[in-house]
Amino acid sequence: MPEGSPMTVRTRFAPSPTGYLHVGGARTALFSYLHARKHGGQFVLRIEDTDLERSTAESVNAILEGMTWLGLDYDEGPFYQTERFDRYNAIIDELLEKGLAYRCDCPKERLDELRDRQMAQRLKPRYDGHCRHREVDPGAPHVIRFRNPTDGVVVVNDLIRGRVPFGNAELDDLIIRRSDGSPTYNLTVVVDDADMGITHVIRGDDHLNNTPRQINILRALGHEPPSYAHVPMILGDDGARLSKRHGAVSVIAYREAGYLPEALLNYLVRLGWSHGDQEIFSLQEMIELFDITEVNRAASSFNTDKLAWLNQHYIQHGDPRRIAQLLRPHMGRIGIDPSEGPDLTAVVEAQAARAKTLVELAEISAFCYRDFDDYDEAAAKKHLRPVAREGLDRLRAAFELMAYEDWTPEGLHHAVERVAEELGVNLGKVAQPLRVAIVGRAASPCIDLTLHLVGKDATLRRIAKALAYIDQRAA
RNA sequence: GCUCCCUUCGUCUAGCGGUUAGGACGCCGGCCUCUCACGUCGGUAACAGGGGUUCGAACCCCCUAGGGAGCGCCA
Repeated sequence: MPEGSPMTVRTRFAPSPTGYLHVGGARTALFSYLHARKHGGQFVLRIEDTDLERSTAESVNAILEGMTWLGLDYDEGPFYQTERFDRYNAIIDELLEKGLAYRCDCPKERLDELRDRQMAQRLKPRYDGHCRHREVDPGAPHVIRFRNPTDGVVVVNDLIRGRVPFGNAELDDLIIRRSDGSPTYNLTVVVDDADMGITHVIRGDDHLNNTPRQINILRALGHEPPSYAHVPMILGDDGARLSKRHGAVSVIAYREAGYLPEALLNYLVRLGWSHGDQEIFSLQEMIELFDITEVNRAASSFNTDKLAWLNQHYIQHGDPRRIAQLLRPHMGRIGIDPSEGPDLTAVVEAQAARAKTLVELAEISAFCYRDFDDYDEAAAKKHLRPVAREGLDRLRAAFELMAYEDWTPEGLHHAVERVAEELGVNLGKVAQPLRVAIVGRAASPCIDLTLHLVGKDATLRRIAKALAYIDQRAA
């Protein structure tokens, strides 16, 4: 096992592979990552796959893919708990030998009945210690339970919540080995965190109630507990619990929807944490400024609008060549091969301020690569009218005379301007009909850039189509 | 039901006994302008409720209400 000196900060992200990496898990991973990086420590990835029934290889892959996409690189792992069963079993046997754990053969029916009785008495359902002092046949089916202290108080000193005391009387003897011989979560997590030298356990606050049990097991094993930080959960847009039913929760789904990893990371770090009024954080700034003890205690709701705003910020301010690379697959998805048209980087530079996602960016840029099918109804009705005919006709004549090498934004700007002057109208009077003719809708980058990107041939072709449309409409 | 956690604009948050309760997203409006967008300027909007403590509470204490988690041979 990898070891770290006692002073080295070591954090871990320990998802169970029973689903995709969702935004809540991603934020927990981010916080763990940042805490380790900030302190020059290590970040470990551990797959908690002891639930043989529900763990899948697809989930493992989805989690790894999500981590990679977000750029949350880990120093060690992924470790798989299923590969460490011998270790867990040795520990359990040791606990058994020392009398810190015991065999229990209580049948399910007895447990169910016990539980019902306790609920009826308004008590917290818990194991009554029936087998605590019984001799159970090791050869017959049984589970192993941890012998939890019956009195006293366990204190969780949480970096986020502060001091949270639990009475041992509230805890029961939990199962640490199933009847099929496999170890359970509360045992494996403790053994692994100790073996892997984890100094800071950062996880969802749904684990807060488990922590006193884990501390008890840890102490029975002769270890001192690590520091804990229980981060609040993330709620959906509507304030309800985040689940598969509430929009795209998988991190990969955000990639597919056209979000940039830096935008999602930036959004996530600000969910429950802040640094004054700062909204934009590079990963480097996050590492420098993030402090786990400053994380909010309350749950927060995921707000897609704000994520979209950040995403647009990063599309607009990121390196256009990189954005173009990321945009490529989204163009492909709508059937466009960017090599058959203007340089994609130039298109990104022209369009970046207009898109909140790469999907949008692809959609509004399609006109640069292929002719559109139909005009936007409102735009055509407003701009492709007989009064626009002469302007378009003059533009066509002017464009036809232009050499390919003069087909530049500057040259085009002058050409359009001249036509407006000849007609004695504002630039908008000729530019808007032209825009609708070229793009199919009323919105695009400035007209000269638009024409430049579309190119001379397509421009002439589309103007001809617009003239025909106007004539047909007048007839 | 029991145990634990949480509660500032619609949302994310600042605040750490004395503030006109600040910023951001969204929304609304102005400006810029060939369109849309960007940008920019301005506006809307919050301390869950009730008791204390204090000269003075968003900040400290208690209660209530509301929300959440756990109570598994799931993690």
